[in-house]
Amino acid sequence: MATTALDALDKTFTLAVRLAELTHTALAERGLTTARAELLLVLNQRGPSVQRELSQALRCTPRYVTGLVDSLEGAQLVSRQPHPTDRRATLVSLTQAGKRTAARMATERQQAALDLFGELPPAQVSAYVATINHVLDHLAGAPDAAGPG
Amino acid sequence: MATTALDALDKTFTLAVRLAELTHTALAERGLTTARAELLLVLNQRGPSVQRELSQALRCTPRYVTGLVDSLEGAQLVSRQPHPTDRRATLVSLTQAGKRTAARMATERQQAALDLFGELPPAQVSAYVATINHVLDHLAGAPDAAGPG
DNA sequence: TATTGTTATACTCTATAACTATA
DNA sequence: TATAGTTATAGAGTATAACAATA
Repeated sequence: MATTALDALDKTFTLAVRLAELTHTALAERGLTTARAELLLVLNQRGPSVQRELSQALRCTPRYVTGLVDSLEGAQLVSRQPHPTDRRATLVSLTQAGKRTAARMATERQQAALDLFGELPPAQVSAYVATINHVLDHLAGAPDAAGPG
Repeated sequence: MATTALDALDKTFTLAVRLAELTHTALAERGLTTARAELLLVLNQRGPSVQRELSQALRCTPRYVTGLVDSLEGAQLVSRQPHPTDRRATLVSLTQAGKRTAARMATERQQAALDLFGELPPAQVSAYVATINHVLDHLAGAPDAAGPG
């Protein structure tokens, strides 16, 4: 039914905006932005990385990674070391504080997931994920299908 | 089950990012940004409006509305008229081209909704919307519940 | 000659503050 | 004195281009 499909798209946008606002403020409280937090998470997953790798993982320019690492280094969440074999490259790794921050973000994300979805019957959550997967498949297949919201 | 809740949150973020990217590029192709498109949609819903009203509707500063209206006026999608009774105020309304653009955006949004959700059984779409409503209710109740993603 | 990171520069989005005209 | 809009300015996020050191 047409009305329901439009409802679904509208609600999806509403939730997206709401989640973006909340993550933005939650991160801002500890001096982080989305890009900086993502860099921490990437380092947490991959371990020490060269800046070029980070720019590929975050899909941003190498120049921008320089700025992100500068600010995170200033906050003592990451540190730069010379690359052991390639003297052009810089190795970036989490400090102890950076590891704690990344771990805490992971914990809070888990807690938020439980707060938001934990009360629902597992079948409903599975159906929700299945619906999103369907939408994502559609978007992957026809990458220009989404109109403005 | 814990894993499923986290999956649901992750998928929600993935979809949000994907939809944001797509709307951004779709709007950029016709020289629009999210804020400019929203202004057109607000004018389409409310009819001619004073800039102060627009700044409240878009939750941005009056100064920023000036810039948005400047650019949309430059694109001949909106026009400014003197307010009939309050000579301090400016009335902003859609031009014919602006009306066409707003109408086309509405049509495309409807089409996108059908593309993305139209194939699914109505019951699944309803359950999806119900799930989002549950999450939105939770976010409204405990506005700091979402952790970083 | 190609690659890593950086300095220099610029553009977009958005905000605050000070100001003008009007109420 | 308060309100509507604008000029001036600023800051965050992100990009491109040119350049140095190294491969």
